[in-house]
Amino acid sequence: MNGDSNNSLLRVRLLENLDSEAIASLEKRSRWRRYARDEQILDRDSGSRDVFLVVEGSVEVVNYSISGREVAFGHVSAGGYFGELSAIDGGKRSANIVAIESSLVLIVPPEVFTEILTHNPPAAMQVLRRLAHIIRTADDRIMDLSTLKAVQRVYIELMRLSEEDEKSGHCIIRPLPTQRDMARRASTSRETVARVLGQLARAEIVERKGRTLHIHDMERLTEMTDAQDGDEESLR
Amino acid sequence: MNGDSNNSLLRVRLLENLDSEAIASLEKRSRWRRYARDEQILDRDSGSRDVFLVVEGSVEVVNYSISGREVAFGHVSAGGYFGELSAIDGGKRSANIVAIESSLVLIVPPEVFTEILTHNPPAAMQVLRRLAHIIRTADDRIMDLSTLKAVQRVYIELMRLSEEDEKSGHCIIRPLPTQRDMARRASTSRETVARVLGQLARAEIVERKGRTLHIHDMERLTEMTDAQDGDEESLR
DNA sequence: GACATCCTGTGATTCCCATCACATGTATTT
DNA sequence: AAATACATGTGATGGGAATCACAGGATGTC
Repeated sequence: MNGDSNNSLLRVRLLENLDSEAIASLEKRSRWRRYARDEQILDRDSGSRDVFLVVEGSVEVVNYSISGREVAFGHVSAGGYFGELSAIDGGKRSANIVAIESSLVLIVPPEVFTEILTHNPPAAMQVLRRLAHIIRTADDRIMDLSTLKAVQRVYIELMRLSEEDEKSGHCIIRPLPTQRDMARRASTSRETVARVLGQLARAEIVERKGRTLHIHDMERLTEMTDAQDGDEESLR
Repeated sequence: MNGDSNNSLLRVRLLENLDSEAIASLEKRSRWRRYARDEQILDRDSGSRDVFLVVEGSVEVVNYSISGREVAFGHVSAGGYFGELSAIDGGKRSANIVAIESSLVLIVPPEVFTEILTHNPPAAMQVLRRLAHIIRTADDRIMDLSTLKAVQRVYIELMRLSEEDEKSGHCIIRPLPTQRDMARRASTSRETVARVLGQLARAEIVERKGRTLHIHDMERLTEMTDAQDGDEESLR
């Protein structure tokens, strides 16, 4: 497992500034583990403080309310890592982590992680930048939740998911997540997502073809997102 | 301004692990500035990257939606700092900062800040802990916004503001912020805050005496916060 | 290829709470 | 002390969207 995994560890962003010697030492003091699809990796409020480097696969960050409602916080794919918060401040885990496909992770003990941070300023800066990015995203989301209607949050989610298609040059979402997943991110109900999608399709702003959604009129979508409440967008 | 300010710089958490020599050098490369009450210190989306150390006074972090609605993100008082995000990742400012009282700040250029981080692992760890804390708070807030009703968010805000009174040993909020301020934090309307406060007072859970609010039945408040929707709390 | 499971579209209904609208109160200012 | 500017309490109203309820589609699995 060693030679090869060491190689793939190079691709983990946390370690991009470490020499292979440091990486080898890190690996020796950590342990490998594979998680199956849908397997829970971390429980909210649990006390462990390890940092998880995702070498293969990808995981989802989710939380549940007392009433059972799910809220999606993001996902981490190969090359990323999670679990830093507890390693940094010693607090409990702030979210649940679930593997969304079979995933291989390197579990790094907190002491090893903080040692890396204190001995490698570039690595520390890397983590700082990552946390800064998380904060910016979270703040934006708080703004959206505080000032936008559910429908507009779905628009935003669509824009967030969209990307340029290489060949056609048009905006698409592929693969289109399930409505349930989008609802989790936009903090609304699955039904609302369905209705929005239907409405946008009828207005020919988007078009669904199998598991990909084509966004024909991105501009219109943007307008509708920052439209004031009173704005009577004739969608019919 | 020097001898004394240097002294008060010691109280800024970012610098708690620096020797006085390093602090003196930092101060030399930074500049002091005083802001009046209600003066805007930073504009969202502006391009500066300085870090602001609050030595005296306190500031508020706030954002506005396109529709003009205000959302409060927190405040920073003497000993704290703000503006790190842009210094760390080079991005634009993520929020507006307003002095809520006359405040004295040391404005540290981004290069000086990052130099501190890279040369002083403890300082870097300090910032990491701070960012981790911000993320936890933000995530909690996203959960609240996604899963709770406006009324419950006001309860939470009250609990967040409350503290033990030294003498009586009871929970109080002093000084009680204006309803408008609480609404900004709970992301609801001022009227809703007023109604909640009235309702809680009638149920004798809280009592208002001038600018302090006494919370008589904190336990009840907690219950009501995680009560499922269907829960018919007889409040009359 | 049949069954179970999950996803999707759409109505009907209910209810939360933002908004509008005033009537007082309380501070600050001059 | 008058005046102006905010802060607070409460009713009435309307709209948004969560929830409930099904009827197909899709997919996967044995």
